[in-house]
Amino acid sequence: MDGTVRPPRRLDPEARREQIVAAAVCYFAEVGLGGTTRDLAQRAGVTQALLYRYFSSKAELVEAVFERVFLGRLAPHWIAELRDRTMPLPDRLCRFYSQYTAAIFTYEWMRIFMWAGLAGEALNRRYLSHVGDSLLAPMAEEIAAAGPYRAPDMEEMWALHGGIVYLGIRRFIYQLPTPDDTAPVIEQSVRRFLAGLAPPSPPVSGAGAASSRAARRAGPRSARATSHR
Amino acid sequence: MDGTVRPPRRLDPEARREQIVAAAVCYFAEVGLGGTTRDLAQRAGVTQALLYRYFSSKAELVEAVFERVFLGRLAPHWIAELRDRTMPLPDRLCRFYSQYTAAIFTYEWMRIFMWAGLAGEALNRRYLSHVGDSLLAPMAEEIAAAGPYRAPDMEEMWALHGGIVYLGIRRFIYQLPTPDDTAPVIEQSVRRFLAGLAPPSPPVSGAGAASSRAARRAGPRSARATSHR
DNA sequence: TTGCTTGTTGATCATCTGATCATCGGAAAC
DNA sequence: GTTTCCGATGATCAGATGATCAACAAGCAA
Repeated sequence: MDGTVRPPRRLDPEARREQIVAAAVCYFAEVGLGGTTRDLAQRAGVTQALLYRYFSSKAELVEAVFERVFLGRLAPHWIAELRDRTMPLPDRLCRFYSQYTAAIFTYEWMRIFMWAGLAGEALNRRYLSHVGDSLLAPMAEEIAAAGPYRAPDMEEMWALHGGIVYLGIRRFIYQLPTPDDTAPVIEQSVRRFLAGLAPPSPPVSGAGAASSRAARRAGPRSARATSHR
Repeated sequence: MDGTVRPPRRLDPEARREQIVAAAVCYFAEVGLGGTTRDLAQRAGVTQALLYRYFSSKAELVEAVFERVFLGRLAPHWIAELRDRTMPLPDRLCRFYSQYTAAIFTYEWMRIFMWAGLAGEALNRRYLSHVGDSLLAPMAEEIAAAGPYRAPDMEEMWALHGGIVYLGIRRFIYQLPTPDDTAPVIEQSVRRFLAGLAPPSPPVSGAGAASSRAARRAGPRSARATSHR
């Protein structure tokens, strides 16, 4: 009925701490950061009092959960690989999003990130600012530099990103059925996005640069942005 | 310091109930469904005991909040308008997403929907199934019927949808700066999506149907889908 | 004014929750 | 075997939380 086997008492402190953090990641991902220390302790197979031998407060335990889940998930070499122009641009973007989604499309990452976001944790804003500045902005530059595509603004990059991340939201937040293999869906999103940035099929001639679509778009990245509430 | 003016005691029951629900929508959107009845009562400018004259339990109050926030937000005539082929397809899709986002891009809708989703409410799954079946599927049919576009599968429709909804998530869940006017961003997303479905600029000739891109895509909508956890 | 109806309140209950502490007992050191 | 160390536990505390209830008082009718 329980699932978690009661381990031998008197464990090595490091192993015990590890056991608690692992259980906490799983538990808080499921019920949210408002989960109780008692339920968590039961899942971890320890007494509630023992939690306070390893963490001085619940907040500190949550902090350890954040570190475990979020720290080191983004590999720094992704940015370099994104800029490696010896590889075709579409392949670079596909490779990146393949790696990126492999890193964050987990029950624990997705849900704890969303719980934390709703709770107003600054962590989320820092993380997403980093995504925008260090990942999406370089991607936009590479797209503009690569070739028949027009330069996307940041909102367009966020639309690409959101379309992909939303798959994880459907799966792990709303727990809806999603394709087992996300790779083809994601690759298709990237390629469709690029195709949407390519100049349209010309009516007759096919020489000059993109010219006809000057009307739309209020200006590259001039739209004012404000915080809401 | 308070903001909410203490109303005259002995209010009309309907008005009082209305006052409580309105405060509850605002309060639960901010702190989540785990918020306390005492804090809510304080915000509503009533005593905690009074809540239980109008709602037999906290769960019933939450139910009233759900009804208030979600009921009747989706206008049924949107589907008909989506299928009205006297209007150009891109305009129809833009109009739809303009109406749709006007309805759901609010602090209360976005956040309560997300809190409920994380809490595992069946409401979210029902709602999103409806979105898929009654909105995205017809949209896909219209796209396929309309014109130079290839037929998108449902995952592609969810990618379009996610890219747009993610703007609301950034704004209301993560509270990040977003463009004040979402209309041009959304319209651009729709048009870029359609452009990405259009046949690529042909090398020389331009007559035949789409033929070259047969390789990709494992099959229209055959990819197996499973629930996760 | 008197009296009734009923919206409203402060007090209170049982339970839950984060946190503390004296005590217990397994394992290594001697 | 005995001692010592320290990981682990059960009991417990103070405050929070959902829910209840007797009592109060505003509005209305007679």
